[in-house]
This record gives sequence, structure tokens and C-alpha cells, in this order.
Amino acid sequence: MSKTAVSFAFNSPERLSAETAVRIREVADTLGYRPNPVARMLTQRQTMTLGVLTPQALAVIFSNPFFALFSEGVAHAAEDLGYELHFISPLHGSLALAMGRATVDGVVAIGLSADHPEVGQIRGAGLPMVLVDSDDLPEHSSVMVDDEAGARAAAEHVLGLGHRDVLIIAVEGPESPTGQPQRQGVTERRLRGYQAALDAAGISLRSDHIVAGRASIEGGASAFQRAWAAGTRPTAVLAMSDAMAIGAMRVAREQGLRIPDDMSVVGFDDIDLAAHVDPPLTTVHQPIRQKGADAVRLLLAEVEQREAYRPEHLRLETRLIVRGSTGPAPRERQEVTGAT
Amino acid sequence: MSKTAVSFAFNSPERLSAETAVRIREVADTLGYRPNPVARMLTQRQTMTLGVLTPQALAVIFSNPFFALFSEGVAHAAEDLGYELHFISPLHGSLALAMGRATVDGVVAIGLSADHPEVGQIRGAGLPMVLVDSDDLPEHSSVMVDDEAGARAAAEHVLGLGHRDVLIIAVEGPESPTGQPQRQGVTERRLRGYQAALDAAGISLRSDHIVAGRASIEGGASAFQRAWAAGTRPTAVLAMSDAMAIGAMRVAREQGLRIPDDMSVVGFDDIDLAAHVDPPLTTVHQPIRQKGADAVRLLLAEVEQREAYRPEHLRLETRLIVRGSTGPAPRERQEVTGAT
DNA sequence: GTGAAAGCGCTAACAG
DNA sequence: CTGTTAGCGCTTTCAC
Repeated sequence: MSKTAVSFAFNSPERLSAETAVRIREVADTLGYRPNPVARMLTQRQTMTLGVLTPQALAVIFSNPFFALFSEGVAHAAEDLGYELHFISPLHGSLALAMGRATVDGVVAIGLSADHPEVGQIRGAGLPMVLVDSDDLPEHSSVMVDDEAGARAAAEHVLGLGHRDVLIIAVEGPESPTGQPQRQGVTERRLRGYQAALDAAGISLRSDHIVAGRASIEGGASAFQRAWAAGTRPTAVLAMSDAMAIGAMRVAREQGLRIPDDMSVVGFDDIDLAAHVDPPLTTVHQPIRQKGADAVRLLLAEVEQREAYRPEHLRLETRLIVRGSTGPAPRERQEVTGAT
Repeated sequence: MSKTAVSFAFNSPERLSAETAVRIREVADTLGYRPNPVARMLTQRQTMTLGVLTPQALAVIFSNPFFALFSEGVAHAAEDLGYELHFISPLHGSLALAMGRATVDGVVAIGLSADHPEVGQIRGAGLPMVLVDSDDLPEHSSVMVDDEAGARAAAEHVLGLGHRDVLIIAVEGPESPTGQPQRQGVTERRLRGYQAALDAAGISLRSDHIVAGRASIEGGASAFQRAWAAGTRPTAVLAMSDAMAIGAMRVAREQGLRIPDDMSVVGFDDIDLAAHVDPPLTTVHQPIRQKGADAVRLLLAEVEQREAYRPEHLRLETRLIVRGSTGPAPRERQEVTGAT
């Protein structure tokens, strides 16, 4: 009984007499032996593991509904295809360091702009990668969503309801860490969408009617709070994430506003919670789970057929979901606002 | 410039002239070279990765608030200590298979009873492991919560409010997969707690006043629905998870019941959502995040000081949080119930 | 059907 | 300070 025999017993039992194979496995069981998976990875030159690269600490992933939904899609696809998943988040503050440790066959990067140093590093190393919610890099597959159209639809909706005084709650830029994997690119695209609708309606957006915060309930609450304290009295709020919209609603309510009677609110993402808050949130739906699943599918295309591989660039649809948080612009409030 | 030099440049730059080290790293960068982490793991005989063994598909982890909270704790501790995290969930339906692939230095097993075959496999292989919400195995550290005391407190609370007709919504046994990582052991312990309080009050629990379902909102809804359809009209519901309690509340409301006026509901876990439903859920708080963090801490004690290691068995406290979903037993309803 | 030997890419004694 | 060498534990041709 040699090493070869043992190896065969585990990997290609058919090349051994059935009897020997069984015997070997029994002995292995008794001894508590298991083939060392690291050594195995080394000789096979593949890890059967996919990496999910995120600029966030792992702990926030689990508390961020957007990320949780995305991971659900990724996990589902990876498991189906027999791959393990490895979440790569900053190690001792450094994503590059974590990336150096990561034993993966390819990487899904979410919320990292294409000029992020780690993205360059991975490209240089020739590791397969797909970019999600980033920019289009010709050599890499990517998945994004039509943020601009979604934002425009949201703005057109409130405009159609007669609102003329709109507050935009944006996600903070990359300077300060955001609570959600959406960065410059996404924020910019959504802003462009809002702006386009306002322009078309001949409404100019005052710069103090754009506030920013982290993409969380708290972030939305404090951003709205800040605007309110500064005397801003919009009849409608366009938030770049549902979490922020929910935070804004909470503060608004604390200020005595009724939603949607006194003020309308629109979110973005359509996380599960959106339908269950009171009032149910009008929002822009994006297929978050599917983004994750598609990203994995694209990544595996690259990982498994290195040769004839052609990058694909997916752009998924968004759509406005009208629920209870939006309504006609209030007459009196409009006047009050006019006086502000 | 030899392999050694390169290795040093990455691992112990101080053993090289500063100049050479820099030069090597530059060349490496240009070439897109990075030390192969798998080979590195092999020679170092450690992976710097911890495994989280779960009987659930990864995709459900992200949609299960209990699990998300637990993972948050695990992730936080692991990141602090410089370890990567690897979630080990059934591969092609087999946990053993996934375990075979897993390149980890140790494992946190959650919701797996001690007699689970994979637990035996890991023990046999001599891999460090800590058990969470399982049974106590003398050779392995473990973390659990005082489920029995928590359940008893919940039951005593409703009893103290005058309730005499109580419905228990339990988590399904291991036969059918549960939506939450709590199995036989946990279910049994909680049941024991409820029972003890009822016994002490001289109330006998009819067997049709225990229903079970998956530990999710839907599971709770359908379990309550089933009981209701069978004519059960309790004045109080004790659910073994907040998600189930919330599901039961939804169905109760659909049946025209007002909570807590017509019926009281108590949950278990105290997930974030519990405080934000309407009415806010009275529940048994357990330190879920901390369970995760403690498990990692214990695991690392074993991983890093193999020798003088002594297993520890932690039992964390639970405590009743009274919120708006419980109130005095309704007089009339009690009579109605009596007639059922 | 089974054993011998080479090598996956790296680290770490050990010389030089 | 730098190069040589021997493994880490496995897989995999290639003979037997």
C-alpha cells in the first residue's frame, strides 16, 4: 500500500480493486487521516474557491442588507457550481494584504472603482476577476445596473406628483468609508439620473439640497437631520439607498411630519425591509441577488475556459416600485417651503 | 537574485539590504508576481483561516438574522486576530465533502449536535474545534446560552400576566431542515424551560398546544396558522425564535386579533428587528454576537497553544426583554377559549 | 492493479 | 547578505 494507492482510493477509486479501496478508506478513517487539502490544491493548481473582494470589514457585510442580498446570490451560484466562497476583506486595514493570503481561483470585486490599487494588483497578477458596480474595464467582465435610468424614474415619479422642492440624500464619496458597497461611480450615475429628470422639468437643484452620508439607516437619519437643521423643508426626498430613506423617514416623523402627506420619500435598492416599513417605501428596485449570481457565472466562464474567453458586460434593469411613501405634493407645505 | 532573496523580500525584508528588497518588490510588481499563497500555506503548515461549519446552505446564512448576527461576532473577532474566515456549508449536499476541501486551522461548529457525523470526523482528524449551541463534549470548548432559564422567564412572564392558555411554537427537529442553526438540543432546552414554568403554575400543557415549524417568519406564520385552523385559541404564544413570533403575529392580525390586547406573543433571540416591529416584540435576549466572538477566542486558544490547552465551556446569560407584544390576559377571550 | 519518482511553489536551515 | 538544498503532502505519469 503506497501513497499512490491511498491517493487513488480517495480520488479515483475505480483504478483500484474495490476491496483495496474500501480497506484503505477504512484504515484512513481509523487513523483520522484526511488528504491535506492544501497539498492537494498545490498539485492541482486550483483551489475550487472563489473570492469576494469587498472594501468593507466582514462584520459589516452581515449587517448590511444590500450586501447580504448580494452575497446570497453569489453563494447560491457558487454552491451550485461546486465552488467554495472566500470573503476577502481588509486584513489589518489592508485589502492588498488580505488579497495576498487569498487562495482563490478568481475574484468578484464589488464596489471597487476600476482605479482602485487592488484592482490593478489583481489584473497584474492575471487572476480572473469580474467587477460589480464599478466601471467597465475592457478585459474584465462586469455586472452593473442601470442606475441612471432608475434614479431618473424615481425623480420623474415625485415630479409627476407635483413636487418641486426635492432633497437628494447621496452616498458619501470614497474619502469617507461608506456603509454600503457603492462608491463614486454608482453615486454619480444616480445623481445624473435625478438631475436629468429635474432638468427636463426645468427645476434647478440648489446645491444645499444635496446631502450625503453613509449608506445606512443612521447615515440617512443624520443626513436628513442636517438638512432639516439647516432649514431645508423639501416636499420630497430622493435617497440613494433604502436604508438611508428609512433613516430619513424616522427623523421626519420625529419632526412631526406625516409621510406621505407632508413629505414623500423614495429609496433605492428595494431591500426586503422596504416593503415592510410603515409606510411601505416607494423605491427603485434592482436585482441584487441576480447581480451576485451573474457575477459568479461570468467569473467561472473565465476561470474554467481560460482560452476562448471573452469578457461580457452586463447591465441589469432597474424599475420603480411605487408604494406608500410617496403621494401628491402638499399644497400648504409648498407655500411654506416657498417662504423658506 | 535567488528564490531565497525573493522569499525574504516578502517575508523578512530586514534580512536583505534595503535596496535589494525594494528592487525585488519592484520587479515583482512589474511582472505581476505574487507568492503563491497555497504553497506558502503548505510549508508553513498553517492557513491562517478559521472555518465556520454550518448545516445550512451559505445562501440562507445571509437571509437569517440569527446567523447574520452570529457571523458578525465571528468575523469581528477573526479579523481582529488576523485570521481569514471560511464558511463551510454542505457541498453537493455533503458537509463531509466540503469539510474535506476546507483549508482551515480550526473550526467553529454551530447548531450541530455532538453526535453529528461531521463532528466525529473532525474530532478524529484532530482539528481544533469549538461547538456552539450544541452539547458539551469534554475535549472541546463550547459556547452556549442558558436556553432553559430564558424560556422559563418568558413563560413566567405571561403566566404572571394571567395567561393560562399558552401555545408554544417550537423549532422543527433535525429531521426536517430548520431555517435556523438551532437543533434538537436548543429546542429541547427551551421546551424544558417553558414546561418548568407551566408545571410550577400547575398548568398542564396539552400536546396539541405545541406546534413546530422552520425558524423563519414564514415558518412561524404557518405553524400558528395550523394551530388556529385546528381551533386552538391561546391567549399567549411562546415562540422559540423572534422570526417565528413575528410570523405568528402577522397571521394573528390577519385573523382580526389585536396584539397584545387579544393575544400576547413572546419571541426568543432578540434580533434587531424585534424592537422595530409593531408592536415591539417582547423576547428573550441572548448575546448572539458575543457567542460568535467567544467561540473564535476559544478556538484560537486551542489553535495557537496546542500544548497547555484546556477546553472551556461557556454558558452565556439570557434575559427577558419586555416590550409591547405582551399584556394582561383578556377576560372575555379567556372565557371564549374555555368554551373551545 | 500497484509502486517509484518527479515536481507543484514556497520556506528555512545551512553554508558560503 | 546571498545562494544551495531539502522538504511540506499530495498527484500523476510511467514502468512493473
